Amino acid sequence: MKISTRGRYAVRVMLDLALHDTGEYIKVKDIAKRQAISEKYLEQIISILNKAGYVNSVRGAQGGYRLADKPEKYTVGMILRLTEGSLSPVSCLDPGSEQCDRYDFCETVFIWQKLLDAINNVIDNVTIRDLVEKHNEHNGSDDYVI
Amino acid sequence: MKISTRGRYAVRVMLDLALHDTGEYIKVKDIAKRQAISEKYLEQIISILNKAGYVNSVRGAQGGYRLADKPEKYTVGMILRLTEGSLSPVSCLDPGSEQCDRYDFCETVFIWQKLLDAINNVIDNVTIRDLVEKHNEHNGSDDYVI
DNA sequence: TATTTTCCTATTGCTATGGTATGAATTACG
DNA sequence: CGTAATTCATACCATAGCAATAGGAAAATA
Repeated sequence: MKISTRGRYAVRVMLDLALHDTGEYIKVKDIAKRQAISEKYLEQIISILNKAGYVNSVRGAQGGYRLADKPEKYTVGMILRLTEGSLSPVSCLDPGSEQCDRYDFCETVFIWQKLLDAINNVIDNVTIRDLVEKHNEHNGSDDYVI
Repeated sequence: MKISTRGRYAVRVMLDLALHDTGEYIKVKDIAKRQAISEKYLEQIISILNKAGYVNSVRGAQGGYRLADKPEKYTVGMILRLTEGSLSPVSCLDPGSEQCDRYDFCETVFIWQKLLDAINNVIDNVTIRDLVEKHNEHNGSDDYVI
């Protein structure tokens, strides 16, 4: 029941981009350094965000990435579902999955459904903006260093 | 974020034992047939339940397993934690894990904490007895066949 | 043209999952 | 007492996903 680094890193990338939004494009190299994540691995992750249109990119020198929309538009749920796939605890609740043979008399599926609802309820109600604010509570809003 | 078959099968085993509790010991072979699970794999799973004292066993001919206590004593959470390990979505929230370097200024850990709380809240509030009742709603309470 | 950066794809080592397989120990029953 | 039935213990194995690493092509800037 672990969320993979892919999903967690993706959230951190989005937050990093939000925190450093000066209008200019931000390099993977800088994000990687700040977040202490392998540069090459981050490339792959941000590429997923890019293809989904969550970030915009510019190639070449002075290129980089920035958020495509405002931080409040992105929920943690969106980002995790994009990078991790469905967050349902059993595959029979995955969207587009075929029903299992036992579905009709399965006594346990309601547990997994409640679990999924509870999970979604948490992650769909936290936005990148919330994370930015959380960050600013702990630090002065301007002196972001790390 | 999937729960493995190990955990799900364990829940089903406990439910199966509850549904067929006649005071006699129930063979793995019978459970496996009813639940359509590999006999040998089921042996391994029930052995975990046995070592934890959730079921009692008798070896030899006419031996088998039965619940050690009443169905309402066993929550789905207990069973999943036993068979799956911690259900926390990130390892830094696992009991006994050492704090990660970023813990102090981690803006995301509160999400994972809320997620864990939500998950626990679901699985700790469903008992095997609830599953039995769920079953009896759908079927007559006596005519359990499958 | 040289440098910087994104973009693309292949490869790799590791671990967990979901089993199978084999056989030993124990018990009931005829 | 012997045999069949059953749990118990352990070893093995195939597959898939994770978490990178690696190498280079394409594009933009200066």
